[in-house]
Amino acid sequence: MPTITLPDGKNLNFLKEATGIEIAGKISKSLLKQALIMSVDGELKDLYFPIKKDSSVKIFTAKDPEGLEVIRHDTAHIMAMAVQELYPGTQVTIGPVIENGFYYDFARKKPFTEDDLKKIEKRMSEIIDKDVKTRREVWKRDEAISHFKKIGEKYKAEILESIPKNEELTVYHHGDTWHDLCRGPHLLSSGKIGKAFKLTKVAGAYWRGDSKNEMLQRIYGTSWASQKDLDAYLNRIEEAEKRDHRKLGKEMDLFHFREESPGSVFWHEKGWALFQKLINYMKMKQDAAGYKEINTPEVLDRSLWEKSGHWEKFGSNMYTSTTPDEKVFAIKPMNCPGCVEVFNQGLKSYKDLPLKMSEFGKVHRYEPSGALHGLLRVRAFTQDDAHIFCTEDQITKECLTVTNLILEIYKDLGFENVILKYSDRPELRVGDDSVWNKAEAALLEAVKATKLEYTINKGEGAFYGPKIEFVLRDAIGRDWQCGTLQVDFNLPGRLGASYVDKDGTKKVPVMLHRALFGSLERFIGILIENYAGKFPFWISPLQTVIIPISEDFEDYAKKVSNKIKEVGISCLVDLKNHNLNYKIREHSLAKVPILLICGKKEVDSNSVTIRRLDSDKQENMELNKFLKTFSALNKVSSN
RNA sequence: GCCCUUGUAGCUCAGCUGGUAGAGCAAUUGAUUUGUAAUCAAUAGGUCCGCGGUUCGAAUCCGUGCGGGGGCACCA
Repeated sequence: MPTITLPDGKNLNFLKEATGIEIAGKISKSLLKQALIMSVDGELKDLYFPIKKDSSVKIFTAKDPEGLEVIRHDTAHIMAMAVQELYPGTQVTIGPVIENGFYYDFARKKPFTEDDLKKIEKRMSEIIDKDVKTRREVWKRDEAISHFKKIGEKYKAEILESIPKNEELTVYHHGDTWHDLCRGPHLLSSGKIGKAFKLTKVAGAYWRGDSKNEMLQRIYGTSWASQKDLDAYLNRIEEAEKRDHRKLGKEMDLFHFREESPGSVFWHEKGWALFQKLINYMKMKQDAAGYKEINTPEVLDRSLWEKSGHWEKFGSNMYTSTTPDEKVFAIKPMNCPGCVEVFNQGLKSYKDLPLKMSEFGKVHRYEPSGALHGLLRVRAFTQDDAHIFCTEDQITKECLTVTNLILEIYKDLGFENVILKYSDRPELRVGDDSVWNKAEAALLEAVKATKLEYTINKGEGAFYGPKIEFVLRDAIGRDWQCGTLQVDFNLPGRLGASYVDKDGTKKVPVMLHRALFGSLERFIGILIENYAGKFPFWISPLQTVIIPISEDFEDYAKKVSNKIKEVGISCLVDLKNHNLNYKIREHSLAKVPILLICGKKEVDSNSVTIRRLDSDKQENMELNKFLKTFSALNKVSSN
């Protein structure tokens, strides 16, 4: 006689046992129709699961995240079923739900093509129309293994062998012809999935995510509660594509890439202007925060990299060069060793600490070709790097100071949402465990002191120390990893850095590595996507364009332009033989924030007529007032 | 690096089953002198990514290399 407690506190009584179907039916007809899955005392179960004891039960529909997740999971199963029907001999492996959809990895000699996706979609649709029933079975381990081996599913058998012995093994049947080893739960029948799904892409993926293993064929799909949701999702993707920095970079004439140097940026005038603005801004912030800017060589002798440990731990990513006299140099992949060499010049006292040295260093890393991605992943980039030499006691405070600076600059650039990722010791590392213990504890303390949301990433630290990464969330909710702060107890010692302490003895300083934008290249890519190319006035690479109404007003336009440039605002006079409408369209598409129209009216009143990007309002302003207003706006973070 | 996919004018793209290339925009020139998102006309512009092969003949088919895109792995 189980009593079922519903979320609203109501109780339902059943004679023998209750299923979700019966419970939903007692609540309402419409719920029975919409019910997809239920939770019994917090645990998700199939709707036909018999409840024998008193429990609290919640029924989920497609409106709940739980319901949507099951829809996606079932879509993945039906896809696998369709694939195995269409392509006999294909083995199934795993098929999880992911953000916005699902994938399923298959083992098949002949890879799937985009055309196959349409055929698979069609077959899925047919299976959904047939509304085949789902059935759950509990299997014995040995039977399951030998069964899957027998039917040629060697990956499933391998998965089975890795499942802990005490775990119950379940197999789900969809109709009479197809089944899969699966934890479940699942929908009652394939018809419950609906038709709001789409297979989106094919890709290779390594078995168990390990590049030493064979490559499987992965099919990605997305699945939603309604066609409307699916359309909205596809629309969101399209909107994100419009912001693609590679596309906008080309359209806005900011930079380009070419075959001769994959992964290295050719900056055009406007892109470089943007780059310089960010650097100047950062210099201003760092000067105020007590950093000393230095610069070190890009090419350094192999012996230094051997001493620093980079040669051994990072060598496969380094560009090297052999000179005509057979000396081996490496192009720096990091700025730190050079910075330590600067620290080592002259005797340092404890009074000099913490010593903050910044460097806008250009580094080169030979990234795998498949990793390259526009400005976001390049082989040559400029770091807004700095190294802070300090004592162990100063670590936590310095980490906090760095964090505050980071949050300030992110805010100035329009990013308010920041989360932290803390990473501890990796397998491949230098230094004793006792040293790592100290470094990790100090950094974690700083993380906690920020009071920001953070995640812990086991084993993902740098080879020389633990690190924090700063992740910012952009205008359309995507996360980007930018800044980093790393504690290093190793490098200063390796490169012989020391300071004289109060008691007159020499001690090895601790070194903090930090970069706030991370890579200027990458950060600009993120800025472009965040603003969809429509930068705030102060960082816009071309801030104003003057459009004279006709040739008669060229002189006035040039005069205005000179005055604008004098106050440090970039300005272009468009003297081309095109009409006003044409020029407004062209410069609006180029995302110039301010267009200034000059004709008879403006000459007579010594003024300009302003047209702001994305507004068709006309705003007349006396020239001197314009200069005053906009040079104020041109100051950092005034927008 | 691995799997799939892709590479035609400055840009966006067309070119069916092989017969040495086309459009729009941009550019140049001329006309027009324009008051808030494309004025008209003419002209010029291409080793069809590179290298091999098949063929009487290759942008098109095959092989290979390089680059781009989507994933996987990598991201110290």
